[in-house]
Amino acid sequence: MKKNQISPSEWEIMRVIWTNHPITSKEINEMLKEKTTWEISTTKTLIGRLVNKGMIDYELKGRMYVYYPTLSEKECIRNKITELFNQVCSTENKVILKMILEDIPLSLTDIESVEAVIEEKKKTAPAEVVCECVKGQCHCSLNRDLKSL
Amino acid sequence: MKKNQISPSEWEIMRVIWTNHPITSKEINEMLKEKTTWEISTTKTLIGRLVNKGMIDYELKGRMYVYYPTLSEKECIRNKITELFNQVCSTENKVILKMILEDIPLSLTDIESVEAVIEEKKKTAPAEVVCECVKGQCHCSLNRDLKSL
DNA sequence: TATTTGTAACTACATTTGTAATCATTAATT
DNA sequence: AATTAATGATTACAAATGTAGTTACAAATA
Repeated sequence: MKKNQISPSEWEIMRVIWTNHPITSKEINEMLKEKTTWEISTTKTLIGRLVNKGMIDYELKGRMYVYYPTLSEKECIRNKITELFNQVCSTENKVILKMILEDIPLSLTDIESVEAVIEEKKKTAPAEVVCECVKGQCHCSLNRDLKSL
Repeated sequence: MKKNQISPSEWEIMRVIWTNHPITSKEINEMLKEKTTWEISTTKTLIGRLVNKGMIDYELKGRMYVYYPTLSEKECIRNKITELFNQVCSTENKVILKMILEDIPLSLTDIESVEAVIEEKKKTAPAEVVCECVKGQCHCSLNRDLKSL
């Protein structure tokens, strides 16, 4: 049933590791003091689970471990994005995207750099995005089914 | 510890309900046959949990219940989006957005409608998006901390 | 009326997650 | 060398999730 997912609490640890590796468990716990009330043992449990999941690794430095990530933050974010879009009919991609654009703050420079990517994407854009949903999980799958009769 | 979240399995049910409400548990299970191997009792458990969480409601139709959603798919997707972006430093918003643009299929028409939204967003875009991360969870929080010395 | 059947409610149980205490080992200190 | 301190490993336990069986009840039917 497992698919190497990072839980929300684990994600907090990951962020600290991505930003500060190599780093010890104590230091991780220290940094998170501002955001959580975790005991050091909690932090260690989370670290242990991340090691088990292969998300981080460690090496001995002096008498203690320093941890570092095995996957970049970008890769992990990419997984989250995929996951999100997999949960919605792909004909709705644009809806999600617009929602993001509405909700998420972006600076003018950000927007301009995004525009460049869009301009590029236009070049290879298909005329239509096809829905691949199972029948009954989106309206176009229902319509598709009707049409095929 | 609960915050009215929809689990992945529950989400499958939600999609069917959003698309086909009002709908009975049996019909839901039927539609999901194509995607899962769930027994009807599994479907019912999931439905029960969604009722408990207030995500769906039901009414008696004849001798059985028909279910309908209490929150729209859009609202729920919006929550997922918020959740995603909350897990990353807001100065990285553009990175995520670009990644989405790279990974997610969009038709030419989609892109054009997205462009319109972007154009609109430009008008009110701030010069800079500020990071609000806790120290140690992103690089700009580290820098910010140094500068404040 | 007794029986079968369809449906919701309740119960069950393994796994994952959140949270933490305790144990064991090794290094530092007295 | 004995004691103390630091750190990782092990164990613990409640809540959430995935998955499903059993029970209770109402409706249809024999």
